[in-house]
Amino acid sequence: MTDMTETETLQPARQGGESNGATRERNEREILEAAERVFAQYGYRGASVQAIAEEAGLPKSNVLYYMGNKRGLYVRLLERMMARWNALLDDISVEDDPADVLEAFIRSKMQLSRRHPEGSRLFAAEILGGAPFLQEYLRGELREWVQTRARVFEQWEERGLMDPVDPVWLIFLIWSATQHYADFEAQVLGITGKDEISDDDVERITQFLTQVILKGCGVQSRKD
Amino acid sequence: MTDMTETETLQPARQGGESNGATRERNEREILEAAERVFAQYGYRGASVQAIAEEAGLPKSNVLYYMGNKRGLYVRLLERMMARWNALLDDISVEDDPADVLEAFIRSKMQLSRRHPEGSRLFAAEILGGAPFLQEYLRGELREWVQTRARVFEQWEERGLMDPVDPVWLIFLIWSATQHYADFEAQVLGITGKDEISDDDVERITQFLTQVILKGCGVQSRKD
DNA sequence: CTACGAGTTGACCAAATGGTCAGGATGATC
DNA sequence: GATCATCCTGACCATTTGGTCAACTCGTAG
Repeated sequence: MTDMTETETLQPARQGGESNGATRERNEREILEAAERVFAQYGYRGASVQAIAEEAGLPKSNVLYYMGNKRGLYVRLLERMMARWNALLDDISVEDDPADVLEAFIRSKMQLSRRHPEGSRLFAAEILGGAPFLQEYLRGELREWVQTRARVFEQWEERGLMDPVDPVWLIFLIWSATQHYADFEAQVLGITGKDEISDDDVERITQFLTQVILKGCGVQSRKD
Repeated sequence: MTDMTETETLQPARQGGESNGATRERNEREILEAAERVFAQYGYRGASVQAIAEEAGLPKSNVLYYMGNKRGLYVRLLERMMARWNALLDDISVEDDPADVLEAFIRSKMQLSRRHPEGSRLFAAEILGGAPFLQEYLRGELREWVQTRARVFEQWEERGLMDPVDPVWLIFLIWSATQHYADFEAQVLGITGKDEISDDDVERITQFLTQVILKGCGVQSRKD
């Protein structure tokens, strides 16, 4: 009864061996998830390693054993979130259909916030605090990302496929609107009186945003 | 030379008398402003009384003398921000012109974020963290505010003055878009490469948002 | 001069902070 | 059975945290 197979199913964790690095992998995953929640809720300074450890169900020393220090853990989480974001929308081209691209953008951004609400809030908290760890990323990679898309939007404008609007502000509009439902979930729930945002809600919101933004920019589908 | 009139002009603050409560008023103002900055940047947990005191140029003891404790100071700031928000948009009626009302809403919300960026970020940080201090406000006052406006929007829809869109989500759209420029200022600056958002920028953004959102909702002005 | 209310502040406290470290546990390899 | 790499963790540390307090300064009112 008190053999190894039981400790196998009860989380605590095997020491030593376990052949490969399975223990490490599992524990790191557990810690990263816990940390994402805690950092998202309290911000970098407000989060404590102790709180993360408790959330992960491990001693503080163990968290530090795997992650080195608080700063490293935080940066690692930010990088993970940036990677998710980068994998979001492939390159687009002038030849693509504006309506399709914008809808896909809204939809995938919405799903990113939906699938990783804690990561989304973590990101938001970092930027709220002046982005001390993300300056480089914002002024580099992300800026490139935005500008290449903006150039395509401009060409669409020239070809009369959409109204002349500043494409960068359009991207911010989409960003903020989609981000809102993850970051300000507490506000949305409080005001609507719901106790969770359902998949149906997400779909309706996505369609609402798509409808309003496409129409608002006078986007003409190539198919028409 | 080392008489009183000098210490009068050098801020430190008069002790004793000063007749009325002018000292109190001035110091409280100073502390509130400093606290707003610090709380906005680090969140409730992450902000320290010491940091607030340094920002205000006072000893920690003095801050606590005026504000009692950290929690009270924080709540007071939230209440101040809520008051600003409540004073924002008067009651609206079905008889008003939808285009005027929406534009006024966007414009005044934008200016609120512009005039009080720290307060705006403070609010955002509070909600990001799950709104532990604001649950009541969100489920009460603010919910009422939103719902009375939503009802007017619905009546406009019935009268064919705008497209049938969920009015609550429309309000969130406007909220998020305007909030973004204060809360995510670091992101906006990083991506655009500017080093501040000018008054001209604000005006252009306001016009962009008005244009896109009004058109996107098919808002008909009564004047037409 | 005295008394008083308002303001100021360094010293102090228990608790929590991020982080280190030594010592131990465990299974795989030789 | 010895060695090794991995993992685990309680004890510990200097620093910072929010908050208290008593001693002080000062102008004014009696």
